[in-house]
Amino acid sequence: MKTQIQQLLQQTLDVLITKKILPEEGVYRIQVDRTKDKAHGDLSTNLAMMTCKAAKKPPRELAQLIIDNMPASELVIKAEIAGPGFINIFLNSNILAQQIEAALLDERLGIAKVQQVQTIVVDMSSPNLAKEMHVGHLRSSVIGDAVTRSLEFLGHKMIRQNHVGDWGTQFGMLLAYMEELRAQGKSGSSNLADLEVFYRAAKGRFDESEEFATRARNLVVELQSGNPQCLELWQEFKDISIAHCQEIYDRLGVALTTADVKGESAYNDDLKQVVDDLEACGILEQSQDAKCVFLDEFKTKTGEPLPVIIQKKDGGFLYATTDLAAMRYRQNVLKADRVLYFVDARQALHFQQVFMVAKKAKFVSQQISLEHMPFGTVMGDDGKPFKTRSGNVAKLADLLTEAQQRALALVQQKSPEKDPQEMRQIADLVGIASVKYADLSKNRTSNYVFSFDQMLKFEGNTATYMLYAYARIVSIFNKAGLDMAKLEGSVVLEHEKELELAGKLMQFDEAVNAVARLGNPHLLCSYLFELAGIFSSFYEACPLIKAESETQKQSRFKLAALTAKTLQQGLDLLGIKTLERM
RNA sequence: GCGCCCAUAGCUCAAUUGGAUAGAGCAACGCCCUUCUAAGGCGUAGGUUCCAGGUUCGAGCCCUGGUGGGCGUACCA
Repeated sequence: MKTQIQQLLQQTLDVLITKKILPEEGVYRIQVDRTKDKAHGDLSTNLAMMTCKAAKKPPRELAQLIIDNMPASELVIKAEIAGPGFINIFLNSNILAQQIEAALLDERLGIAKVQQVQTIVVDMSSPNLAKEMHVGHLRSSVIGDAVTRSLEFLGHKMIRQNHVGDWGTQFGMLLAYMEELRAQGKSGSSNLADLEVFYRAAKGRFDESEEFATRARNLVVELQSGNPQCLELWQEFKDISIAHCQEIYDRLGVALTTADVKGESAYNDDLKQVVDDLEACGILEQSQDAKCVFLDEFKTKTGEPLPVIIQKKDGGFLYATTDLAAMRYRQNVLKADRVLYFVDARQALHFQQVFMVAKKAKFVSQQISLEHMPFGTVMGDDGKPFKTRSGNVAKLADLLTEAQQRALALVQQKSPEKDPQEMRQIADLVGIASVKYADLSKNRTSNYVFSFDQMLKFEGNTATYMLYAYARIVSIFNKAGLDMAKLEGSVVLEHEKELELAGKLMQFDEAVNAVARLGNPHLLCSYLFELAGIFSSFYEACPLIKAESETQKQSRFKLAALTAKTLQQGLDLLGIKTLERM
């Protein structure tokens, strides 16, 4: 709808240019907004105010010219001038009804695929394999997943890359500790069951013993230079850790598989080459015994240089090196047009730097779009980064379990008549959905407070509310004995609430496109929440089963059907499953 | 020191990236279940958008200067 009106306005501009009312050389951006107030019509444009300077006419006068020269269209019932020069557009509700029908018949609910398919690489989740996944990995996984699903739905070719940390100093630590245990005659593998405990024990040894620390560092060198024994042990760690991660992804419903794992170690063979190539193009400098790139853009005001360290003085490589190698791989092998990095906002400077280095060194083309999609920190009630009561970093697995347990308690309280197995099923889904939705519904870039009480609320912009809205519609269909796929008659929009619901339904594609463009799933959450709210309000005001006539009944059920499908599709894009009953 | 981000109702968050009267949900108060799932709906109240200037038809959003907080800033990622 919006894009069609935009096209209409573009045609109008062309007419005005031909009539020399507007100068030809101007660049005109056509902005069409949803109105907040019904009295302002359905859509409004500020076109007259934006172009009045170029036209050298008062905005209201120009607005009248725009209206007069607008080609006739069945979409528009009337257009009127308001305020300082807004043009308010009132849409034809018959067209709206037709669009509802069309969307209902379409698997994609009327959302078009993009004309220009891009190959988009998504760097997401990327946990450190030496530890268990914790709350910090939630956002990257969940937000990355939702944005990827949305882009995929729009027809882009998506390649997920789980850039796991599997090559750093921590692994030397683990290897050294494992060796120590084996030397003491203790079997190593049984101690791997709880990776977190193992990691903490190893870290403890690392911190308390200089001798141990040295051994750990040496083992990293051994590992990286290909010592078979080290490699074997390392592989063992990795396999266990990846299996842990996969369990979490499966529980979360995040569409990542072991095939998407492309860890830091995968770029090992190219790291030396990265250094050599930077050297060859003359931007690598020796500074304090390390090899660095200095970028003019990142000099401090006082002129102090800010380095991007590529190789440490001991010869070791850093994550900047690995990221550069990964960028080349993503462009040259994966053929990426865009690369999206769902990584903590605290790494913003790092990404600015490596993106620039990559372009300066011509590792990647100027066209490729490298985008850091930063997200804020998950906070506790105290306003500090989220920790458990004991002060440890919260393990993601435990968090999910707690959410499911709390959800179970609520289900038992709310619908005690259900059998225990169904309760469990509902609770498991609601628990996971609540955690994910709480994360997705907040603005990506800001920090947010993690609160079970908040996310498991039935009221407000929560997963439960959304799931309930869907389940309720399904239930109405069951009660009425109607099939969503077999509705007769045509949609007629009469009641104010019917019009409102229909209008909202047709905004689904704007929401999905906004998520894809900006990488902000909360825009889709807000949309679905508003949709569910409007539906509830419609449901209250417009009887479905007890409609006045059969035609009205069919029409209203069609609206309900499209609402259910939209909720389901929307939640699916967010990576959240729906329930038929709750 | 320098850089980046943030500050919106008592609380948790929005505001279509410069649009019209700043919106939701909690919490508070008042209604609506013998009638389609009340995990719902309707309504009331709640604001100097941290402060001070500036840009323009129009600023929560952009610019300048403050205040308060978070983060980053040479060999972790």
